Amino acid sequence: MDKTYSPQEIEERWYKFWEENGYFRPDIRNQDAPPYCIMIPPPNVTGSLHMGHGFNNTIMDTLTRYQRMTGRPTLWQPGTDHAGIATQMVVERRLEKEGETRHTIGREKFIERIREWREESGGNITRQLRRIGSSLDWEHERFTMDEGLSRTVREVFIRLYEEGLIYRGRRLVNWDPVLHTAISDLEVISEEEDGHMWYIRYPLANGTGHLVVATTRPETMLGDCAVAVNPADTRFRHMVGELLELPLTRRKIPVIADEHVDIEFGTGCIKVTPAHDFNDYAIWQRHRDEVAINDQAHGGLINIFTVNAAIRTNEESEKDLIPAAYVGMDRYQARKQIVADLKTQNLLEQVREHKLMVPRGDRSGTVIEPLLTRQWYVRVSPLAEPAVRAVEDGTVRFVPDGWKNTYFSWMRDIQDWCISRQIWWGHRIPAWYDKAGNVYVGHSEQAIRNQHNLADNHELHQDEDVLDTWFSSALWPFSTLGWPDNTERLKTFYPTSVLVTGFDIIFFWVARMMMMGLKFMDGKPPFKEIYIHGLVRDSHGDKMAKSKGNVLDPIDLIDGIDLESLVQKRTTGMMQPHLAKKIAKQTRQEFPDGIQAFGTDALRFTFAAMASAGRDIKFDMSRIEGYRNFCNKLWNAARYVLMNAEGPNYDPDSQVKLSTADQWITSRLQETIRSMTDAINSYRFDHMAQAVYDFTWNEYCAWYLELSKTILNDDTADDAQKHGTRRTMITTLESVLRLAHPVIPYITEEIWQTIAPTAGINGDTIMLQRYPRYDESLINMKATREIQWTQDFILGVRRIKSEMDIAPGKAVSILLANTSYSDRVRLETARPYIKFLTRAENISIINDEDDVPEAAIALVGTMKILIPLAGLIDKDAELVRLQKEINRLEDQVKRLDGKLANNSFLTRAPEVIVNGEREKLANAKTALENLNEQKKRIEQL
RNA sequence: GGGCGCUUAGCUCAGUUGGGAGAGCAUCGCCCUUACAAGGCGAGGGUCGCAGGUUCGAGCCCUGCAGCGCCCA
Repeated sequence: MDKTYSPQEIEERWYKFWEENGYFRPDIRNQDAPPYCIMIPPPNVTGSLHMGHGFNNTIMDTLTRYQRMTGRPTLWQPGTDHAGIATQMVVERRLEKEGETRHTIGREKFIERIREWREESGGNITRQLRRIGSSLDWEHERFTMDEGLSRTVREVFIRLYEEGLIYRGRRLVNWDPVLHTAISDLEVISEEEDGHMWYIRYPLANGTGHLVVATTRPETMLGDCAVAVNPADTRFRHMVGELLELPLTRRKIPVIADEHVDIEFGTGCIKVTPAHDFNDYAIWQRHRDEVAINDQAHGGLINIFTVNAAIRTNEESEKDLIPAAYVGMDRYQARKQIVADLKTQNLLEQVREHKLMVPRGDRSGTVIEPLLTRQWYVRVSPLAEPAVRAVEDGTVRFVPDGWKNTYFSWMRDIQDWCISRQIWWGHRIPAWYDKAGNVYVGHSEQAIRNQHNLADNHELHQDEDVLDTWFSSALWPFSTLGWPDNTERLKTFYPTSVLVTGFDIIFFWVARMMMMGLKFMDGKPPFKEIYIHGLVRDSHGDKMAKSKGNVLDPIDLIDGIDLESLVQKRTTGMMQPHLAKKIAKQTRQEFPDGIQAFGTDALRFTFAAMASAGRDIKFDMSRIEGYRNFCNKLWNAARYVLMNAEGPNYDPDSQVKLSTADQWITSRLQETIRSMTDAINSYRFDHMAQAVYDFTWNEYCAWYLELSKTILNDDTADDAQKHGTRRTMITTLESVLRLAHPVIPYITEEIWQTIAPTAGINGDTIMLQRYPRYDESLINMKATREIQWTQDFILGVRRIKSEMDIAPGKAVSILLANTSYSDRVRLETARPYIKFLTRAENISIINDEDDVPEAAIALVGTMKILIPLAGLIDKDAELVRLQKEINRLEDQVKRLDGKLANNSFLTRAPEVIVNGEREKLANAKTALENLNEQKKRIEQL
């Protein structure tokens, strides 16, 4: 093995090996073990891997590798999502550079261009998933636009339509005026922004005065159908039923009474624009039967915008419903003009600065307009009900449990889901229309003709729209397994075991998969557990964003990147190029030497270690550095083991004699196995990482391997002892590799391949070895206590040496006083270890301390370790050291004394606790006595 | 406005059914000791956000308050 661990030399080699040998394929030979399955949340087919993916996939791979090693038939299903709007936007941007638009080249050509783009960039994300070690079953990779999945989408659409759960309706939707499509509530991000509140006078038609309405969107007044006041509002109650003259138009609109009007807000009078505001639409629905509303154009539901959110032209029958002066103006231009005109006519009472919630499309960033359109909807409440019940009754479990409340609160007041999108990239809605306005839903035009006996000359045209991407994603847990065919994979792996995802996706995806799974899989949910993890943020807790210049690319952490390339990467392709300078500066400051190549395993270990139950995962470079060091530690431990275990001296079948250290580390290994298994079964990857880190570094390397040197270098030790040490050293390491493999697959495979033959294990890969199992018979408390005693002894000596400024390598003599029988017994087994690790010349038991005039002291229980320092002792230093310890003990004695003097403690606390405290007190008192004695002695020097 | 979460060492975080707080990183000494300087040995550092309550005993349970954050309206 090389002296230094270099991840880049091993990783790609092993991944190839695994994939080529089909190790990712589920092994269904073991019929007794329950199958295990995770569905990847399909990333955007043309996207690239970000830290969130890295984190999420590390967790899934860890689970998958672990379960596979327990012998269960294990499937981690890979695939990608067509990401309708996002992908279409990218391709449209590329077309733009060629001076084209999707409309100039037409639908067919455009789809072709998208497919080309997918060919070009589509392998990117899956390549990156491979880089981070994901053991996905690539042979069955799926894509939401594959024919198989498209068939599932159509099938589901048709069945829901036939059941009346999909319908077409005309209502207000969130309209994106840039992308020209409806989007769902979830794709609208409302944030507070600075704006204005305009106070506008609406004169009474009878000339007796006016009402003032306050609005943040004055341009919408062109579509007003009423002004509403609260019926309880004494200021305006008498005006209900009066007519107002709608400024800038020649229309008259009524004052109506509606209880939902907030008396306190604004002026207490609100303009009602039902075709452009969700709340107003609701008001209109309550009043549309009133004559004064009904008499208005379009029954009061007056649309004023085009799909670009510009003021539309009038239809012939409408005459001048929309004032000609504004026709064709963009919404903001119209706003400016209207405000100016109102001012001119002295109808603008005032303008105030106002903070308001502005809805923006999450893709386009433009302000969303509520717009009246005809769309396809899923009737959600009949689907939501079983989805809620499955979580309530525990069929499906959230981890951590608290997230179910988020799920419930959303599911219980869920709106019908608008599933049609006015874009071209996606599953085309399987609905056809004829000239008579009939709607036919079916698999294809031909199928519909057959089914409905339509003649070939009966003209049909397919709906132009496509389905929301989440519609097909919702079917992912069963579409990927072959539904509607009843395949082996479907039977074996549905319902899947767990969904692993971030909390931001509960509404988008979890809820929808639940509804569709329960609906189409005979009431069986898509997964049994839902593990919700936090979101990866930068070291300050800020969201990683291109515009902030704080994005880390997981691949850069693996391969490393020089500063210039990093700066380049962070400052190109920016939406706001003016930020480039600042970001470049910030990057140079934060990464003066670029980023080192830490390797995949270090990155994965970091993700695992950070996967605590919190919401934010702050990614700090110092963490990954620390875990890279851990990998290096493991690497070097393996080198040491190989150096000592190989060669003619070692024979796995030879007679062995196990030392206390051997028994101890084996016992500790069992406890580690148990901690790790418990941790992963409860989704505590942080605990899992902690357990393997602590065992490997602080017990196996720091103590066991050091202790092993005693025996391996001891000429008087017999072969059986040496064999015992070698075997334990190797088997423990081999177990650690298997324990850690799910988290750090590459380094463990690399070392395992070298070490397995030495350990007498046959196997092609660590991936398919059994995960270590806890063996209670190997727990050895006696050995544990003995080693604990040995460690305390050695630590005591080291402390004296360090604090007395004695070079660690300098030989010392050790005297032991006040020894008990068990101290003397333990010393006999521990003596070689202690001599070796403390560089002790000799260790002798004395009966009379008075013969040791100048010595430093350490305590192991009641036993005193004395190190004579004739002429070397720094009297003051030793006194300071003693006093510190005395103070600490005095505090402890005081506290325990008080506690044990408390009668209610003695009577009410459990006996074990009371006895424990008594013992502590006794120990502290003895120690205190010893130290005080020593202090006196030193003072007399 | 409604709901949820967080507050523990300089930083990032653990802390099991309540029995006087831990880790990693950082800091400070001393060591290139034959697996590892990406290392070894040792040390310092916390009124567990604040105020009450329950309890023999509270970082942990209850109430209130403050600060920060997220979601929904």
